[in-house]
Amino acid sequence: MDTNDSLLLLARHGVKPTANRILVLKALDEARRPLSMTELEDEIETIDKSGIFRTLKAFVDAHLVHVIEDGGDSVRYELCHSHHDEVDDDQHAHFYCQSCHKTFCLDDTALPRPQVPRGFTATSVNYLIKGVCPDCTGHDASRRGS
Amino acid sequence: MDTNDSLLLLARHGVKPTANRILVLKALDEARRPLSMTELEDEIETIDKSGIFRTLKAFVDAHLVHVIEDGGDSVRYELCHSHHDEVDDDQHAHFYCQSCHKTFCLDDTALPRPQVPRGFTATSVNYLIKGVCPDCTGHDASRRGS
DNA sequence: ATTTGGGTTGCAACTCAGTTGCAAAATGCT
DNA sequence: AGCATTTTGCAACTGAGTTGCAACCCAAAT
Repeated sequence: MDTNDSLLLLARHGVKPTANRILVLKALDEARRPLSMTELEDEIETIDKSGIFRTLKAFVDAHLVHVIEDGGDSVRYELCHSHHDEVDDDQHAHFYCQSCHKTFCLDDTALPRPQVPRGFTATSVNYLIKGVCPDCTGHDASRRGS
Repeated sequence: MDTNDSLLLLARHGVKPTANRILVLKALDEARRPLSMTELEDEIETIDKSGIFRTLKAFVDAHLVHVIEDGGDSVRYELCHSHHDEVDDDQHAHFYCQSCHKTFCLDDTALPRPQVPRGFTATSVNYLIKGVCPDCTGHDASRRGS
């Protein structure tokens, strides 16, 4: 995503494009996996954590990023790939690697339709699988770029 | 669960029965839903939070309680109803009410078997449905014991 | 019954992510 | 340029979770 794409995306969601916001947006895009606030802080050393905090909040409000909860640590933020600008419709499963503590998007794993008992109303689903990712599993078992 | 049951359960899991532990165990049992550390603190005012913390840790180590992550707030602890004393095998879905912020166990909602891409190894699943519970939905719509 | 030792407890202090107030800087509008 | 609004960095605060430590409790040994 180049700067122009960023500007466009921000505009489409009604977020004023500032230097900080473009940086955060690019970081999220380039990571290609959900990042925690702390990970973003490490990634973008030039922005104070309060700035990252407020930027993420603005993004979430504008439906530009999703909040996902992987296990334990903290929540993570990922670029919303929804086609609608107002609704988050690309819910998908996530995989949390207990070894390297990264969180992956499993776009191919269909999200089971929530089945709740009578009386309950479901509005969203969180489907998180924990385990070990290929990189951490396979250092010698399966030969894939280390 | 009376005191005797508590003593037995603790013994079965190799946890020394102390006054605090029996209190925490009973609180968890009586709540019949997963409680957070803070909720337990409120519930059992006679125990310092460090005591509750350490008690919960002991319980988790002994596979006496599960740790579950509902949205946002904090992790919750629920009595493990596994039939084995060493393995946690009663994973089930949970429902988080966004109105009253309680978490319910959906014992009847079958947990979908995790399907992960090649290379990933799944060890556990977290299936959390968010929405509104009957008590918060139905105050006038559906007549069920208020 | 007293001593001894290991586990348990309460307190206070600490950590650390997340959050907020505020004044300075940047931005946009006229 | 002048003014209003927004954004930013800093520093301080918050609150859950965690830990060190000394006091305590209970069981086994004397």
